[in-house]
Amino acid sequence: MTEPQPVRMGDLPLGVRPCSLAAALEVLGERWSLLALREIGYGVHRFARIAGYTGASRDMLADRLRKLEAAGIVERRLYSEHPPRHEYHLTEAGRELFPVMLALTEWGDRWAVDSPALIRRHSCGQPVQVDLVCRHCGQPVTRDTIHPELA
Amino acid sequence: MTEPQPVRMGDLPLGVRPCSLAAALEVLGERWSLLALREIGYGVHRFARIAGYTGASRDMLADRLRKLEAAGIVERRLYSEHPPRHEYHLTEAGRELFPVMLALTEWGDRWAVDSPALIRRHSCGQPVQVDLVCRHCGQPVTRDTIHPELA
DNA sequence: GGCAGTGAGTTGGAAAACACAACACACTGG
DNA sequence: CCAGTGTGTTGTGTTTTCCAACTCACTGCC
Repeated sequence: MTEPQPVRMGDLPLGVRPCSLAAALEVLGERWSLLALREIGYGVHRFARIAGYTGASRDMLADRLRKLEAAGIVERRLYSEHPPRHEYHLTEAGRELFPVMLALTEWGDRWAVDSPALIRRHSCGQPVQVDLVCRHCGQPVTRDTIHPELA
Repeated sequence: MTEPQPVRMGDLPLGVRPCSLAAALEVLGERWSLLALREIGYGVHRFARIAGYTGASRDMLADRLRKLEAAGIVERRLYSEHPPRHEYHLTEAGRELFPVMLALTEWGDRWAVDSPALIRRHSCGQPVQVDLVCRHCGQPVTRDTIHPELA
């Protein structure tokens, strides 16, 4: 039995890391994927409208939606046979992207645009600023308070 | 004076949305960018090692690091003149990507890999599971408790 | 029935991004 | 002098991406 040890990532031997971030980007990292998911999350379920709001071309969007469906992130619901027509909805995996989207959007608000076009107001009435806390102890989670271990 | 009104995003007219998520992806959405930032965040500051851990080819990595520097997300620090050699470090904008990385990694742990290769342990001793709470009221932030408003 | 309009893609060709190997260059150590 | 290292750049194909045009199966209207 080896006690799990904290690891300094930079000390590991070179080589592509087995990494959940890389795995996530494999599915989500292509252009348009996250924008399409943003729209579906906003309640825009039809192909042409998703294309319209994201700016993606039809072929790109069709490709991304196929991949997202194959990855279990969106599901297609048939709303017309002849011709077959689908609505796109988030699965649980898709809904759980909410923290990712929110984090990216908040970062973009702060660092990638002059002034945000949209404000997200929390039900408490204030504009949302998110804090990350540990589910177990309730204390803040920061770069300094988490320590990677090899599984 | 118009009172700001909650918006249903799907009701807005078609057209590419001015959106901080899209703006963030403009900078971060290219392949390798986030993986390079992951490495720099892990304390890997030299070109060849970043390439080795991410799997990016040298030319791609050189391109991404240039763009990330131009976007103010990483800074180069000269550690040798003749020949000029740089270390890559995160700026504040880069460090603030931590919630993004963490959210993506947690999502990947759960939905994109069979079993995570790495565990992140919080200083409380438990594996980290992050909750999102509102900085103002301390209550959870979820899809249902935030409401977009046009600025 | 005829004919325009719509929604959801598919196809084809130009343009851009990417991967890989080779090269350049300024060192360092033997 | 020669091999090796670190950090890129260049050159050459291959793969993606983009955009416009097309198809197909309807729906509405007159």
